[in-house]
Amino acid sequence: MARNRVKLVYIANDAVRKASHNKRKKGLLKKVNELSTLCGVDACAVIYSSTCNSQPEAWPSTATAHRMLFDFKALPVAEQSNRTMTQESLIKQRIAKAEGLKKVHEENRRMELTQIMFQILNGRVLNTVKKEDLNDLSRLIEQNLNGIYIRLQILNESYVL
Amino acid sequence: MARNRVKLVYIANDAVRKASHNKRKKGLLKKVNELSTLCGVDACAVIYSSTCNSQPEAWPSTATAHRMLFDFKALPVAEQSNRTMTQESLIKQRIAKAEGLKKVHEENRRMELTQIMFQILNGRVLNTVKKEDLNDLSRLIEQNLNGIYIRLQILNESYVL
DNA sequence: AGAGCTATTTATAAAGT
DNA sequence: TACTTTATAAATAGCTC
Repeated sequence: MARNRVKLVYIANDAVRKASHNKRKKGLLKKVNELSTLCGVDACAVIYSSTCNSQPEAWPSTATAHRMLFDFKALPVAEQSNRTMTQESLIKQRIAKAEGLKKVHEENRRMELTQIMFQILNGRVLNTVKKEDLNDLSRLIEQNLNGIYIRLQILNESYVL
Repeated sequence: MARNRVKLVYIANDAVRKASHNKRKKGLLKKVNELSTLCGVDACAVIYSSTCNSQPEAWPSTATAHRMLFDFKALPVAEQSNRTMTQESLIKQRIAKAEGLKKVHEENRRMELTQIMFQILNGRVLNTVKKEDLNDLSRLIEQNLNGIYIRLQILNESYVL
């Protein structure tokens, strides 16, 4: 934004890219804080540095992150939230049908599955994995994503057959 | 921003707050994508809904997640684990040290964590997820990789403090 | 409640220092 | 290379429907 319109592609020039990175990081964090404050919701953003170590460069605030963690821990157990979600799903679905829309239904399903996913990939992790392993584990999940995908495919196959 | 300058305080009016929430959420996600694309860094944002359940409302982009699959640059290895090692691990480590290599240790650790990861991502999935959801779930894991990662980071943070 | 529409504010690319 | 300035692009508050 400014002086020139900018194409949404990787900035090749190192100096320019870094400058843009700094400016935009600052702007983004400001936005996160604004949204959080104005609307009373928890929000955070993490940006990995292009240079240095790829530890998160920025948080909205430590306090927010911790609050998010607390909320997260306090999530109801699987059965409970699944039931709640299902009820909500049904309502949303009904609305969607009434309005002749498929969008809501799809979004709803995405949310459902997302919830399941996070129950698996966070809640379970918390109880299962030692703290020293979390960092490396997260990295590993990324690196082995293809493997995960394939295994899920295999599981799926086995069900089908 | 606009028409009137807005004070950075919680918006009391429900309708106004929700409208602002939607607009700003959209804007924020766009910014995350822009930063990510322009500067070639991994970035994500998580926003908790003010209404519904406290599941994250927003993600980084699918594109970001996909990029992480490819040009992901390795994180520096976290601090040395002070976890008590198995005897085999210790032996292997000693050998590695004697040879002046860290490779064996790292490989060993990677295998350990991989095993843990698959235990979580298979066993739990198998018991928890309905068969018809597996396909979509696996796709979702890809799409929301950043979300998973940030949460693991948050969990990690909490341990540190 | 949500979908457009400006008038404004805000963010920022490029240039200057 | 980093900070400051400034012209311009983008985001969005308050409307209207």
